[in-house]
Amino acid sequence: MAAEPVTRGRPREFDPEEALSAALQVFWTRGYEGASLAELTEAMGITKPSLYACFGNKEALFHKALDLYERDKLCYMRSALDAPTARGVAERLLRGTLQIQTGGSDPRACLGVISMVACTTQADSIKTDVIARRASSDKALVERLERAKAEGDLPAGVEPAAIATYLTAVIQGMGVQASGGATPAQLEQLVETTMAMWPTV
Amino acid sequence: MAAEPVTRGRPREFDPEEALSAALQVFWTRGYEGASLAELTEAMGITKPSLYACFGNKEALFHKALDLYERDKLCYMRSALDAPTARGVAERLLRGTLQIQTGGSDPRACLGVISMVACTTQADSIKTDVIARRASSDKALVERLERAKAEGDLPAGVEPAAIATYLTAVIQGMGVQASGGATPAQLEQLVETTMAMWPTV
DNA sequence: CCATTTTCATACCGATCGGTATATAGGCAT
DNA sequence: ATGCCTATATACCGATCGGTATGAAAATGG
Repeated sequence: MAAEPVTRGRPREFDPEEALSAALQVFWTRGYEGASLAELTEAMGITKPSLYACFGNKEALFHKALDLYERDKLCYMRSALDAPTARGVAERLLRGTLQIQTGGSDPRACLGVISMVACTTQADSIKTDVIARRASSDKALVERLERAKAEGDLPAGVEPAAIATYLTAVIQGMGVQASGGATPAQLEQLVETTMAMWPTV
Repeated sequence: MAAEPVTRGRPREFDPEEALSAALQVFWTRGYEGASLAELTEAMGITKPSLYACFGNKEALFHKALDLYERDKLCYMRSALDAPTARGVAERLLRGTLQIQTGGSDPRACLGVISMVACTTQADSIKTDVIARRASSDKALVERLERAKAEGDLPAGVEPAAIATYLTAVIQGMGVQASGGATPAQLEQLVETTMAMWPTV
């Protein structure tokens, strides 16, 4: 994070990080295609030319919002992998997801889930990006579970990749239920049930 | 299904059921908001005035498409409840979902999942409808699992409502993964893993 | 044969979409 | 003070959105 090199010309009157954070909220509630430039600029408190000068265009803005989302909201995913046992990893992942989904006003799915399911039209660049990020995080989870299996932390018959896919599916399904109006209590119950299903060594 | 009462005036040149089926395909791949009237009319082989005369408007068309979807694609849900055991119910639900998602060209989520997650803008009528249908199907599943528990078909500590929510989440997560480019083999593996997790009596 | 009724094809409607041209305002360095 | 450079504000762009007005075409009832 180097300081601004020089400030030539009129200084901008908004904080790009604050604006990006506001854009993220809009994308999160509306999805990529559902978020209009009018909504975005109003939430960000800037005009369209400022948005384009600072962020490029709507698509570039979304990619930057995804960066911020991973950095701010999905950081629990990395720290979850530090749990001592596979069971602990699963529980941290589930509880972290629960916290994100129920943190705002009303529960909603992960932004990645929304983008994967919703983006259909010409937004293959968006979808490709989201899928790549998901694949990277899946890879880390699989590696962690492989280590767990080597440490005797998973039953012998359990394939790490398979259980990673399974856990991811439950987490994504939680997001769908959140989008469908599930209450925080229901989502927490889902976490409990999933943990009760987790295989014992 | 009464026959057409009388045919006065110029007869229509298309089959409404075929047109509706084509519209369903478009909605299923594009989502409600992502499907444009241009795409719809082209796929249906009719013009916009014909669409509006026959189906009302885009929203009414979607509701009718949802009816058709439930009738044609989701019928396995009802028959799954006829399985003799709770485990059989779960397996039929999972395999039925797998079949639907991998039946077309490339895997995709259930239309209900797409609609719940994606519809954000003014389409609360759409979302309300989808959520109500989901609630109805959830209710049937819960009742079936309650019966299973009464029959000693579920472990004592398992709450029917909780495991119904859990199973629904896995199924919805399967849809998200299908949207995210999962292969049929991966989806089948997810079914296997979920079944391996299913509690034993 | 004609009037009526309904559908079809075309062209059009206002609103909104993402994106920009233009001109003004506000900071630096000289 | 004067250029110079950049951000701002406003108005505008073509394209597309969902939805319709209009008139011709195709069937029936009389």
